[in-house]
Amino acid sequence: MAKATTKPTTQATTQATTQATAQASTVRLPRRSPGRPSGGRIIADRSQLLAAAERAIRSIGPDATMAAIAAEAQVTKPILYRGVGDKDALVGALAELLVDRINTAVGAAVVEATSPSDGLRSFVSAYLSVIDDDRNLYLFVTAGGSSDDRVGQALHLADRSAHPIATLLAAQRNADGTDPSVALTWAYGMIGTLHFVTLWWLRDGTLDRDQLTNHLTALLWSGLRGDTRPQGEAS
Amino acid sequence: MAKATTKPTTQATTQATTQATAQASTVRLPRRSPGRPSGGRIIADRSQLLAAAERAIRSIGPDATMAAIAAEAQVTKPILYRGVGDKDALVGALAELLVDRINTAVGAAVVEATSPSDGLRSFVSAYLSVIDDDRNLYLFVTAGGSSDDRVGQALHLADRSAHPIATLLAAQRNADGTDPSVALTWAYGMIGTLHFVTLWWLRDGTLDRDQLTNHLTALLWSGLRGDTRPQGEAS
DNA sequence: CCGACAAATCTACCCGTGGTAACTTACTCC
DNA sequence: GGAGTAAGTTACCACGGGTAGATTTGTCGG
Repeated sequence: MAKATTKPTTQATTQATTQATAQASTVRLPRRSPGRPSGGRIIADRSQLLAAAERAIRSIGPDATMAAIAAEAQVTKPILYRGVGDKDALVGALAELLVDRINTAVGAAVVEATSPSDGLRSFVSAYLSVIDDDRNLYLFVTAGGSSDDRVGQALHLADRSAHPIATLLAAQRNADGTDPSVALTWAYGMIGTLHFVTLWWLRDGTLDRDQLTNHLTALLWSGLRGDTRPQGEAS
Repeated sequence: MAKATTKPTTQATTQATTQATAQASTVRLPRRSPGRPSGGRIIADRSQLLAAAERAIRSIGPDATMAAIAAEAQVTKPILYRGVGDKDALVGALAELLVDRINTAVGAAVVEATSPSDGLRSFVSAYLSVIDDDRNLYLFVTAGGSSDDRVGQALHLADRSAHPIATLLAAQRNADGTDPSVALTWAYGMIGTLHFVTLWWLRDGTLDRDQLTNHLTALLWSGLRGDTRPQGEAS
């Protein structure tokens, strides 16, 4: 099957699988018989399903199937599909969750920075830290799409973080008197940089995280303080 | 099915589908009967298969299936699988092809540049031009993987272009006396920038190509002439 | 108190896709 | 002429996303 899978790096927060024997298709639940359940509706709100999805992905890897996720949630597939939409919707929801997590970490790290460049370094460091802990989730979100809308899949995470970044960037450039129209493009560019470098690092991991942080910080730093237009014309 | 598909932008070089009625699974070939063919081996060398794959992808879209590609090549699936390996190998081969194409275009554009920054602009412009023409192929290569090795899939193109770029970059930084150890990281970063911005542009296409070229050139320009280490420490 | 309808769930299935085993035919060499 | 081999095609498998239909329980009117 997969290849990356577990490899317990730091493994924060949510502990691994409850138990659930997530054997994909051959679901082995308490085997409730079909039909309307005895005690009211089943207890599966969206948040629980998402948490279960995260648990499953964390333990199985980015190739976790919908069936496996349902099993981890102690629920059958139709319930899962009723709770979150299809797989794309699930990816979207998890992307949201991951972006929130990154934002939190990044925000916390940045406020206690002493200088702008130090702030950027904290940003990068916090970002890498979250990804390193949630690597399977990260891979699921960035490459887990089911088939069509290939473009949208790859951009799920990016879309959710590009606009805030672009806003910041535009504000800063407005203040500097430099052309702010590049903001959105540059935001996607920055995210692309982080994403690709991170992927490469997750796979080949030749640098340690400190080195990587330094390199990335240097690159983004010099990129961000871009001195307006290099050659001659504007947008 | 897909969503992006054709949209004939400029459509260079290879003309569209021969005809082939590429109906995916229900193959409708001249219906050669099974068994060893009458006149020697079948004529399907790797390069022809790759060309057929490109044709199929170009006309069907990035969701072209192996069966459809085989049909376009006037060949049955096992022949296709014998010629190229599995789908990952096909993606790899096409990635190589696309990288060559980009390199050619980029090289041609860059030599007639008058200044470094103009060279960079030519680089970006040529890159975008190739992608714009071969968008389906590009999407197939960057997101067409079959399932496992999600990381490798996304990096297929990147791996094939990062090292050359890194070499150039390291040489230049050595000449400048700036730290060359960042080269590989920065190379992946640049590619990530190009990739993500391109994806975003292919999907949302709000800027015209000239604007996008300007923005990207400005970003890469300021990023590349990075003044070594911004804060204090080295790698 | 009973029967019909509605609600909620699970099972079993469908479909498409990557990949291959098994069957079929033609050639070749003794 | 027949056994063995080379070359291809068909039919199939496995598996993952997604859903229709069977199945049971609760509810409400008569």
